[in-house]
Amino acid sequence: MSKQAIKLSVDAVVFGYEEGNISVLLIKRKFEPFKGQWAIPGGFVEHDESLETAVERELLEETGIKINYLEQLYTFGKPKRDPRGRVVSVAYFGLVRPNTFDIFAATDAEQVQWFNSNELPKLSFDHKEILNTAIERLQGKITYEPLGFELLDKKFPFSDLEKLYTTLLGRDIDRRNFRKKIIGLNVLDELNEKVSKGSGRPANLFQFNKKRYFQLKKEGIIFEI
Amino acid sequence: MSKQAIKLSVDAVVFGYEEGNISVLLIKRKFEPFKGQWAIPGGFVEHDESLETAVERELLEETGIKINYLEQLYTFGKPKRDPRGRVVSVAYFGLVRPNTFDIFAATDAEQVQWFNSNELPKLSFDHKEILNTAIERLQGKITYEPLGFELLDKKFPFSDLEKLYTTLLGRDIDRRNFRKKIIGLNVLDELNEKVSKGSGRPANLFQFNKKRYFQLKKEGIIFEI
DNA sequence: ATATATTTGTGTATAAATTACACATAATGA
DNA sequence: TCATTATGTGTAATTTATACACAAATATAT
Repeated sequence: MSKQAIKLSVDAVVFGYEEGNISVLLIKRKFEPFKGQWAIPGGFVEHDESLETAVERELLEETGIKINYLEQLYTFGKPKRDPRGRVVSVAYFGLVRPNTFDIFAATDAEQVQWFNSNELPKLSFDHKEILNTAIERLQGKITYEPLGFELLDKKFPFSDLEKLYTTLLGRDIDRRNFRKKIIGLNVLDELNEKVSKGSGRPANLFQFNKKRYFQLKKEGIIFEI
Repeated sequence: MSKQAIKLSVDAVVFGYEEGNISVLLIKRKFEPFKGQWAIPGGFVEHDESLETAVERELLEETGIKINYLEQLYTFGKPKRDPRGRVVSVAYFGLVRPNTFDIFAATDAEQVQWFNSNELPKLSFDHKEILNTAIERLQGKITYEPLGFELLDKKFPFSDLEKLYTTLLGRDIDRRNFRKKIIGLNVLDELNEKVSKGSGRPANLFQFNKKRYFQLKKEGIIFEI
């Protein structure tokens, strides 16, 4: 064979959320190409592992993060996207809960850091395009799949959910109508626990009931905001 | 290198439509594995071609079809999906207009044929799964993207569109309300041409105005049925 | 040529969903 | 105890979706 084979990699755009900010997990590359530049975590797929396994392995190896939700995003395969040769990358997008924040750098990563999604550094390869695709997907999907809960703590006050949606959708929402709608979807359990952060009336905690959600979905009842 | 490299292929689920029937383009495999069995068209990606080019090339080579609409579907990468070794396949889904029906068999195809989507034969590899994914995507997307027009002739009577949606959505729709809605979307040009097929009042022809659609989309006006 | 069958084309009234909007409650802190 | 801050709740107005029937234009059969 005269030509080198096509290589297959996986990359993951990992979103976090805290205090009204969407953040993205990036690594600083330790090696060429793009040494010292920021990139989304990822790496080559090994011969006998599934794509999902590869993503999870790379994320763990490079950043120490435990992903909460993972879905395939898109496969990027332009011939010149990697200067090392032909590399096709299957991109994933993932969501993590806020207090999974015990990240560390390892293997090809010199540094790992959360970046506010509107203060992103220059990225390596075509990672900017991958990231944009992921943001679009997240914003699009949040209205018809209950992804938001994957970004919040298991138990959360309603205002957290509200703020999250305000952030993700990039526009104000009516507090009363939003609550009415979400409660009407019947996928939240209201707990008998209150939490109070700072001044103001303490808030009741809620919990997403995934089981009920899947039940309703099976019955053809759709989640939509 | 002791292990063989991962190979990359593309496959395409191509949908056609005629007379109230969704059809899928399949080839009968000429070689092992799965020799003599039906499969969706596809093949290995060459070193310097983009994924889209690879799909279009394979489709042309194997079936002679000219695709009208093509989008990436999903990448299938389970380690054991191909008995020849590790093959990861980027699947696409395509739509063709009815009178592009000059198909022929070539290269690895012994035969090419349109199958009614609810009378499909047993398929090779994990192609059943790929096909199901494509059908889901088509049905899901048809309501919020104007894909339907890609399956009709450029000029079509309104009833064609209506029948197409009835078929794709798998349920009856109210003729008057449907027409009201579609006309209200402002993406159809009504032509001064009539067509009459068989008995009944002749129908006016319509044409999808792609330019206007993109204009409206840019203005944030969404297509939804 | 006349009647019958077939398909296209159109409006209105009702129901359902979405939106707009304001004040009481429970806590903190000065 | 008074001011401040965040939570929690209902109703009316508007918009959108649904249900529904008959006239117009042609082909076909008698």
